[in-house]
Amino acid sequence: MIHSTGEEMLLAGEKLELELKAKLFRGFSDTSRLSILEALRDKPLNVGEIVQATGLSQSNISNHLGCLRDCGLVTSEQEGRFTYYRLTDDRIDSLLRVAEELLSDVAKGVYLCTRYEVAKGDNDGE
Amino acid sequence: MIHSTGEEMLLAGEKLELELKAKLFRGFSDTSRLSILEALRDKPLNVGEIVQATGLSQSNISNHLGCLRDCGLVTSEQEGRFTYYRLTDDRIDSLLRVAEELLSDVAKGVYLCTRYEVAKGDNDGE
DNA sequence: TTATTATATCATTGAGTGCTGATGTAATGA
DNA sequence: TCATTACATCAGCACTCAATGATATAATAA
Repeated sequence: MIHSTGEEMLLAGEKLELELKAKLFRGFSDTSRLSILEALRDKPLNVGEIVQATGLSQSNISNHLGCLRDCGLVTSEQEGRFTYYRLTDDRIDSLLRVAEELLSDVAKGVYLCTRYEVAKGDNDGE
Repeated sequence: MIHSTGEEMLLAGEKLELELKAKLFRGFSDTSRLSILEALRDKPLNVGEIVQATGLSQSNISNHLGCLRDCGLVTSEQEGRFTYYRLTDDRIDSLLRVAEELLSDVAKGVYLCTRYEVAKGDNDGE
C-alpha cells in the first residue's frame, strides 16, 4: 500500500492550520512568556511593571514581548516614554482558564512528565 | 529598591503551577504531537493508524506518544498486539477548540510571527 | 520453534531557542 | 546641551529537543 485512499493525508490548508496552532501554543509553552501573559491578565502593564511582576531581566522580557506582539497575543500602546502592553483578546484568558481546569485533573501526569523539562526560571531569586 | 513589598514576587506554589502550565502547553506546541492529538479527537487509534493519519515515522510517533502519555494527555489500552490510544479528557478537545477560535482572529499575527519557526513537518510527503 | 507484526526504547545528531550583556534609540528632565 | 529613564535590538553561548535509524520486546501466526 503506497498511496491508499488519500483520505488520511493532510490537505495543504490543514497542514498550515496545524502549524499555526502549534505556533500559537508555543507562545504559552515557555515559563517566561506565560508569566508575562499571567501578569497581563489583570490589567495592562508597562515593561518596568512586568519586570517587577515576573522578576525576569529587561532584555529577556523585551524579547518575549516582541514575540508575543508579533504573534498577536499582546498589543502595545505608547504613553510618554512608557509602553503599555495588554492581552489582545479575552479568549487568551479563556485558554488559560481551560488549561488550569485541565491541569487540576491531569496535574499528576504533567508533574511526572520528565521527558521535556521546563527551563528552570529565576522567578523567585534575586 | 532591592526587595520592595514582595507582593509581586511569585510564591512557590504559583511558580510550580506556572511550570506545570507551560509543560502542558508544550504538549500542544509541536506539529507532530498536535497532529497526533488531532487524529485522536475523532476516535481512539492504534499506532499504525496514527502513522497512517499523520505520515510520521513509527519511532517518532512512539516517542511523542510516550511523552503525551506521561503528561496525562492520552491513555493507552492493549488489544492483542495493538495498542490503542485515546484522549484522556474532553477538555483537551475544548482547549483545541478555543485555540481554533482564537486563531481565526489572530491568525494573521501568528502567521507573520517568524521569531520561532515551527519545525517543518513531513506531513504531506511520502 | 521460527517468522512476522506491532510497538517501544535508545543513542546520536543537528537544528532550534532562551538568556545574558552590550549597545542603540527615543522621550523626558535638568 | 547633557543626563537619565524606558525600552528595543543584537550577537553569542549554552542548552534543549525533535527526528532518525538501529535495536529490543511482545504478541501472534505458521
